[in-house]
Amino acid sequence: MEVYKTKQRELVLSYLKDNNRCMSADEIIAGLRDNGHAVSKTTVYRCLELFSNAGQASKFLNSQGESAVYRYSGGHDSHFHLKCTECNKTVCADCGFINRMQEHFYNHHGFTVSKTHTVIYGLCRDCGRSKGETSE
Amino acid sequence: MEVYKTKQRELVLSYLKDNNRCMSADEIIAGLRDNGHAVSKTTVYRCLELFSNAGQASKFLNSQGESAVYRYSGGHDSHFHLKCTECNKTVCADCGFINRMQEHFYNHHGFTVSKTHTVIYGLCRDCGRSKGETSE
DNA sequence: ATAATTGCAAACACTTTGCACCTGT
DNA sequence: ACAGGTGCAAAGTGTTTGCAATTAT
Repeated sequence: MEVYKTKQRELVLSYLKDNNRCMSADEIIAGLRDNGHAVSKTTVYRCLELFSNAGQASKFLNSQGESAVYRYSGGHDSHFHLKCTECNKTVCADCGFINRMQEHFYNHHGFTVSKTHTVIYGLCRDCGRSKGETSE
Repeated sequence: MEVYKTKQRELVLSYLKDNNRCMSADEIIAGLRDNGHAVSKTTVYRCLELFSNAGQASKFLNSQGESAVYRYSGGHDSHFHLKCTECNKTVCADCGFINRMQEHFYNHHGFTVSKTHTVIYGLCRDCGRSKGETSE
């Protein structure tokens, strides 16, 4: 099976590249439509699956079981996502602690942490002030 | 609104308590049915929502977007879940590194990590040997 | 030419909701 | 008695699949 280069695939990939943030399939479809490029739902899902397998995009799921979101990664991503379960904001953590985490989990648990698939849930600075972790 | 104590709620909660692991709604329904206690799908979902909000159970989602899984937490849980994206096995990490993580994210990012909601994705020992993190 | 891709509509799996009936207090 | 809970069937999500038409090589 060969991978053809098609108009749709280029559209989806460059849309992901141009909007370097997490987007749901629907957002991508709507965004492309707004730019005058109608790409079918089916095709967008198939592209995202393709890119995800090829390492060009990462797929994330979030805590409430909403739709999956995708983000351009170009094959190399180097930060974690911190997602607030209260206000749903997502923060990127770019600091070196991630490498310490990877080292720890690899050395003590034989586990290779995926930087792009892991999302740390909790409360952000603002929401953390008002709530404890009581009902977490 | 008052929360009534019903037979169904007790059944679901004690089933969660007795099987202290992650279970999907379907597993719970089937398990109860096998024990001779038919509780409707609707009710099980409503119970899980209720317990989750009350801090008696935690809801987890997994990397492939499959169904949500629930686990008894009794209001206090103290470990992370490491999930292998290759073989789908889930490992619990009970070690103290988690507290170091919490400290780090709190001190450097103002972020209060939820132990019960966070799942770390990656490759387990066995799967990590054969694959790199290439397509992650 | 022909293998792969597209897009529609229909199927899917999981979860939620409307509503009449039942149960706990 | 009556607020609240249950369960069925039906509706809703987000995502995937069968298939005929289309496109890339």
